Amino acid sequence: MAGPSRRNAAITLMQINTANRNVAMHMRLAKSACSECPIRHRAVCAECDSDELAVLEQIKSYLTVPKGGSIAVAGERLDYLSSVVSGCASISKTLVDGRRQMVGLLLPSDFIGRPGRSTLSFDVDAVSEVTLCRFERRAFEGIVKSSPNVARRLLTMTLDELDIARDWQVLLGRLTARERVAHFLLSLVRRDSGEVDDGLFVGSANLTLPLSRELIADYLGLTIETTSRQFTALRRDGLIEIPGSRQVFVPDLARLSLETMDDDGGPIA
Amino acid sequence: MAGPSRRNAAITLMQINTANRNVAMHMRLAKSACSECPIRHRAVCAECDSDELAVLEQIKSYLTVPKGGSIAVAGERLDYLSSVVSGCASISKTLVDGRRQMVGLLLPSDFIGRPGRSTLSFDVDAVSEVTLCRFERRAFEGIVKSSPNVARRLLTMTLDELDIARDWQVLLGRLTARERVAHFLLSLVRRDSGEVDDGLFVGSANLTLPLSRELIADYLGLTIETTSRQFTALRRDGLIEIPGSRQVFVPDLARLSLETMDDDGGPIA
DNA sequence: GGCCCGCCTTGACCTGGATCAATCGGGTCC
DNA sequence: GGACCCGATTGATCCAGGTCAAGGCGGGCC
Repeated sequence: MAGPSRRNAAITLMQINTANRNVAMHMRLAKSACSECPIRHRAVCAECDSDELAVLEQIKSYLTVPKGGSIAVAGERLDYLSSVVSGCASISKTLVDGRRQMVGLLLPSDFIGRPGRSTLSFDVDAVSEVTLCRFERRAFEGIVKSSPNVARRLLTMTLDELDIARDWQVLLGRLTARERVAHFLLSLVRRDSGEVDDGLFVGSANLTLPLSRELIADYLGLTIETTSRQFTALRRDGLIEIPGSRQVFVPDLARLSLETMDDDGGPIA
Repeated sequence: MAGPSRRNAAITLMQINTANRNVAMHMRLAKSACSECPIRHRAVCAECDSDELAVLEQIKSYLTVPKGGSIAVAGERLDYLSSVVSGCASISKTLVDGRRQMVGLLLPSDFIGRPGRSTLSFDVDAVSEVTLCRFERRAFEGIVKSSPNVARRLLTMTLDELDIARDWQVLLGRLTARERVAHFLLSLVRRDSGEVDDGLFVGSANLTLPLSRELIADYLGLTIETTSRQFTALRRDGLIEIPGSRQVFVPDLARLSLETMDDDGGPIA
């Protein structure tokens, strides 16, 4: 690398400010029943019994954040903890000179916030329109105390996130640009396909990318240009097809997974 | 970067095998009372009342792993969870071609293992001689269920580790070699000094590095050579003195912290 | 239709850090 | 004391990915 990117600091900051202003545009939605909730069995409430669920139901509220809007700002007070019900959000840090690194990608059922602390150390932004199921922090902390099923689920989810963050560290520290892009595409495949049978990449897959090239670059610790060139290179080598800039077809997942040096789901097992 | 390092794959693997053999050299130590334990108020047991502590005391055992020894191997069964009582251990992943990335550095009071799962996805190795306070997994999982103070403490510690991992992602994804080394030194200062008053780097500090240049390189996602050159460059610029290869004196912490682009504890706040 | 505006792609060139290869100490063993 | 070893340093060179700078392309708007 020829020094991490410092370009577009002004543009970057402008985008962030725009995002902050969008906070005012949040819309309130009517509650819907937990029993109907699409993330009922994967979110922080997954292991709740009906009593516990009733308590959560009482304190929850919904919030929709528009695409590009800010969900939380590093260092600022955050009085709600929430689950992503739909949409996609990013966790990232922007350095003072504009360099940015994404450190988390939040999809439906992922949890935002840190019980026991009122600030986060990272920015959380809506990549697409995001609907949140929110809990006022104090109330939620009480529930964590009284409901072991919520506490246990939260611990499991946090441990999973820690594993993801550490795999991501390996990607950022040691993989080449091509390996990073291949790994990114396969991680999307894994998430799409129920994220259970990881390690088995067989057949083909059609992907809709949730991120722009710029955000993919932020995710992978690369520049937009390098990211774009790697997509082109993978296409030229017949590993992927790109019918649209947000569409990727992988004709042979096993062959693509070889590009990550992995023999069972990534060099990053 | 000119492509992540792929050198020394054979040597690396040999070292790992040597480490594995060391498992057989583990020594058993007599128990000592929890009330006398140096990590009593920082480890997973920190919030236990005397009843809970008594239960833990009953199932705990000590284990000393020699320097270079293996504490856990990625993917292999691990039937004990443990706290580091003394010494220093690393969490890392080695790719099939020998590239290695450290993703965690364990110091006294840090916890090893994942309740609810019998394997880890990373290797854990003793950087120096390490003494562990171990709990058989099944028994410990029972305690987590019955003792909310242990469960809560475990959640807090895991959330802290997640923040550390994400800051580390920013370092690996976006900082220059010089910034990485400066950041590494300052993170050691912070850990040494009670790790409370972070953000305030004033005065000078004398450091004993817990890691060799090779392991520092694994930590920072660099090669040994680049790491060594950055130490030399910081010395040449008067930011540090190097009385011995494991000794670093920082005459002006504030000045060194400017090298990380940070104005209150790192660009990585 | 034609213009504009955001993305995305592509090309030419540069450079930070990797690679390859000595060399330098300090420690240990005979 | 000398030979050896192993980690650390330093030098010379290379190259992956960053930087700078044009285009290309699809979608919305008049």
